[in-house]
Amino acid sequence: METKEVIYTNTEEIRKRGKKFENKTVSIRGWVWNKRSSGKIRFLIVRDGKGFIQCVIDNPLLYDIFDECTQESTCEVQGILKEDKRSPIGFEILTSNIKLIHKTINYPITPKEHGIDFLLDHRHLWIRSRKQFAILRIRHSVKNFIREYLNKEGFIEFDSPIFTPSACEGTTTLFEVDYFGDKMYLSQSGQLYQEAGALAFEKVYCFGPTFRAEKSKTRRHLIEFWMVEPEVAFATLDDIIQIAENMIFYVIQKVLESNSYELSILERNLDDLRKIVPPFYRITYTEAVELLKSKGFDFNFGDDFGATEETAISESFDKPVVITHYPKSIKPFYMKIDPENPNFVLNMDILAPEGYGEIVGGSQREDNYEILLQRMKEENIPLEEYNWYLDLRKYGSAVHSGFGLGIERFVAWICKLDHVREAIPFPRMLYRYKP
RNA sequence: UCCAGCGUAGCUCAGGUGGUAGAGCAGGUGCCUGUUAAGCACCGGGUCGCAGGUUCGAGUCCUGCCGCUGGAGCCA
Repeated sequence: METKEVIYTNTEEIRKRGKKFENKTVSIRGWVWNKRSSGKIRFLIVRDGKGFIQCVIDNPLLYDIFDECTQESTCEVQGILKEDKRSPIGFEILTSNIKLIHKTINYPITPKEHGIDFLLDHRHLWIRSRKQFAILRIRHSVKNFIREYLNKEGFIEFDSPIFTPSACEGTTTLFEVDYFGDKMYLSQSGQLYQEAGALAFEKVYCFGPTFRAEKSKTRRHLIEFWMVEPEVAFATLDDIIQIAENMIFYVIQKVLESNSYELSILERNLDDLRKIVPPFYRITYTEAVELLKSKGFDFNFGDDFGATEETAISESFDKPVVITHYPKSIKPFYMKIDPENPNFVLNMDILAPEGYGEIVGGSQREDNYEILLQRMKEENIPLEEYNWYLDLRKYGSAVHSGFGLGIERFVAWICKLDHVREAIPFPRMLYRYKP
């Protein structure tokens, strides 16, 4: 139908390099996001998976097809790309032709307010909306830049298994799976296997889903969530803190660079993100307890921090804060005892600012066979399941450290979301797992 | 699991002290040449979560159940 040259493109290309298509005929394929009209001039807002663009229709020959283009109908639009200051992306399409590919009737999610119950039931469609589009594209970037950073630093991706014969951390509950008649569990951490990897490849990480069968029901918890877990041979607690700080810094810089469109959709305050420059604040558990007491908290030395305490601590800082040297009694067996005070361990938690809580947990690992064996006995760990783990201290043991970073909490913080459920395509929560 | 709140049109909600239901949006029909969740007029749309109870009469009061949301504990 069109005889002149048509440039087949998409809104990401137009947003980034639209100048070179200006006043030329372009074609995009996508779905009707919304439409408006004002008499003889009509507006079709099309999303193509890469972004959103407004298509202007002033040709009466196109009115009928415009009327057919209901919300979320699939369509192809051709027209001349025009620069326009009124457009959020700087360009719009002066439409010359519309092809309706599939007509949608009664799309459930209207461009008005909806409750969270309704939206979660329609998650498969909700992901098409602007805010979810922005969040999930940033999630992709975050995962991509984490890998990019670690790979550049000489790590290899070394996958931990999802099926595990026993718990990595004794305290939390596990999902039990029937494994051809044997009992197996879904992994709640890949760390122990990463320790084996670190002594084989020096710098390794795993990146995958983890599962916690805890009846948590808060804005910070998912039953299935993603975690990146780097583990490094010859690294001390200090070394691993620096790796975590630099990784977080790198990812935020890269997201600021490459996701400004998505951050603007989310109306994220960029200055708050630009402030996140290493080194972060660093305090010990003991200092954190003093801070809480100075804020009027009635806190028992030796207890773990709860959600309110974490929030109170992180609100005292405008950058993430690293809390180190927790009491041995509230931390798992594999953490190395502080040689300067055996009541504490060489661990660290990183709390994000703006009340987002713990996004990183890590430690230097116990590398001495006798001490590790002793601690496992104290905590009634079934030794026969962990012979392979103890072997790591028998054959070529080395100082080593690692940490885990929760992807959804990190994404929720970067996007300033009020719940982690929007930071993953299909959240798995207590009593809610459809679609 | 515990504590708190909510359940009324496709969606978001309003319905003082009990008297057989209402708005906005969405859908439909018109009007408007620069709209940004556009606007204006008109039209259709209901097992008031479910089951009992009190009452002449229950969306409203009582009891039980179901569902959802937020928070706590645990954690990333």
